[in-house]
Amino acid sequence: MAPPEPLPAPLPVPPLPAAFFGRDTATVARELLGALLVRRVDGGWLAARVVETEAYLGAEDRASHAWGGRRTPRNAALYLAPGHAYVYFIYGMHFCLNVVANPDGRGGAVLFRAAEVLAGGERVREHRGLAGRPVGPGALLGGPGRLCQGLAVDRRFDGHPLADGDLRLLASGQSPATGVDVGPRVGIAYAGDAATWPLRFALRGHPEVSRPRVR
DNA sequence: CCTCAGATATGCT
DNA sequence: GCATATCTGAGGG
Repeated sequence: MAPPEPLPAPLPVPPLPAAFFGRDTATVARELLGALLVRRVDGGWLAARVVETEAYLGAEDRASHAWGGRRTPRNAALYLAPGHAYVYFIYGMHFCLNVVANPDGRGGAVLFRAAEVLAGGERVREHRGLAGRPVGPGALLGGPGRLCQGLAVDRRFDGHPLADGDLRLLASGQSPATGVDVGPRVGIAYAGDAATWPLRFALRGHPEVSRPRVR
């Protein structure tokens, strides 16, 4: 595989400060729209802009892996300090990436559901098994499993701080997102009342947003 | 747009 | 032991 086209070094924007993540989970999820996820592979950096997130509130949220205060080997990272990654394996074949975000250790986290590639596109297509093929809107990093596969995120990042290392979350360097679509979360129909909570956030009308469409 | 099979780590009984 | 999961790709209309 060819090395990705490198980003300039040092990275052009700063990491998000730890205090950013120590706030209300839904607020963090909304404000993460536009942030940059960067991944170092073979000495170069892949970069993608976050366009869709979901908030999982923790103990009081039946859809959260921390519902009822659950602590298991799988979800241990949810109780690390805000700003750490929580990565888990799901449906027998996909990974999902979250960042711990809450003010009080209740296990709240934000799921990254979709992103838009900014750098290293060909390498990302290789990770997705789509090298040299045309990729339609939303088919590259549109979906939590696709996002992890494209950025080569797996269990090794579970419990990893996103302020440094080979997977980082950086400030957008742009003004906060204005047009935001809000809707119920995906894939949690079992969660009773919580299934209707408006905790899914996406940049309005963005083509990379995952299915089903928000709104 | 919609439905369904696929593959397996995980957590609960 | 067994049901289920913060999903995806393919196939049908």
